[in-house]
Amino acid sequence: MAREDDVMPDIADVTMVDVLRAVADPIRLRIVQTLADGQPHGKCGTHWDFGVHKSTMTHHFRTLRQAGLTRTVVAGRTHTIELRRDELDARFPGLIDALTTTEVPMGGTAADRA
Amino acid sequence: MAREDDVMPDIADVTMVDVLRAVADPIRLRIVQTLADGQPHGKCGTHWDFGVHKSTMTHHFRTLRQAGLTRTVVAGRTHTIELRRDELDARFPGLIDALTTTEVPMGGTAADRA
DNA sequence: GCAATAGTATGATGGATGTCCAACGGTAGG
DNA sequence: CCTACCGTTGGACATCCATCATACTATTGC
Repeated sequence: MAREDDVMPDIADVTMVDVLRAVADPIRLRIVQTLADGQPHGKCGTHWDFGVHKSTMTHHFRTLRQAGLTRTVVAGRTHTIELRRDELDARFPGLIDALTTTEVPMGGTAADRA
Repeated sequence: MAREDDVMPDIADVTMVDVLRAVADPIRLRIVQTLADGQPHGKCGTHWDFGVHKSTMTHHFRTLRQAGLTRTVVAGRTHTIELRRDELDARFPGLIDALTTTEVPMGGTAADRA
């Protein structure tokens, strides 16, 4: 039976602000960048070591799913999460690419280069 | 004399999360999308009619500037704002393009198409 | 100088948000 | 069945944030 947790919005109802608010968080952006490999990833605490509480991760996963970014697949005791890549690319062309392109480090602050 | 207000961060110190947090707001996203025409726009209340208070617009403009997205040029009594396009494109390739690509309307909600 | 205009500064406020903690609910294995 | 594991739920809490209203500064023009 489909639990309340597994529902996700239709991609057409997702606005750009919804997506941006979802990824405007260090942890959630990292999750999306990791999910960009196309593979499903578990929600297990071993995979995502951000130093936050277990329930905090649940909160972030729910935020991503409600924003239309991810899909959750329940397989017994373990849950896997994956990016809704095709739908997102069709709705917001180039956005996921831009978000998951690894940011240029540039080493240090501007003061260091002055 | 350079007022405190005119300072903006070095582009290298701007993180992706900074940018995303800045545009994760309906009004500020609209501002960025409008600024994407490359032209400088005034901060005057006539140009931006979002139905919010004058000081609220000041808050949004400051947020965008502090996030490294915009540059403010003071010309006497009027201030003009413009997108730091080249720097942003170099630091976050494709991001501004993706943000300013007009979102597909798709008319109505998912329920309407069912 | 004085009034009008453009924009900022400051303070208050209600709502959203990230975090933790404790308790709960399925699932797998003995 | 009972325990361990994976993940969620609900509450509590502190912080951030968007907004407004008022007061203030700076510039232009009479």
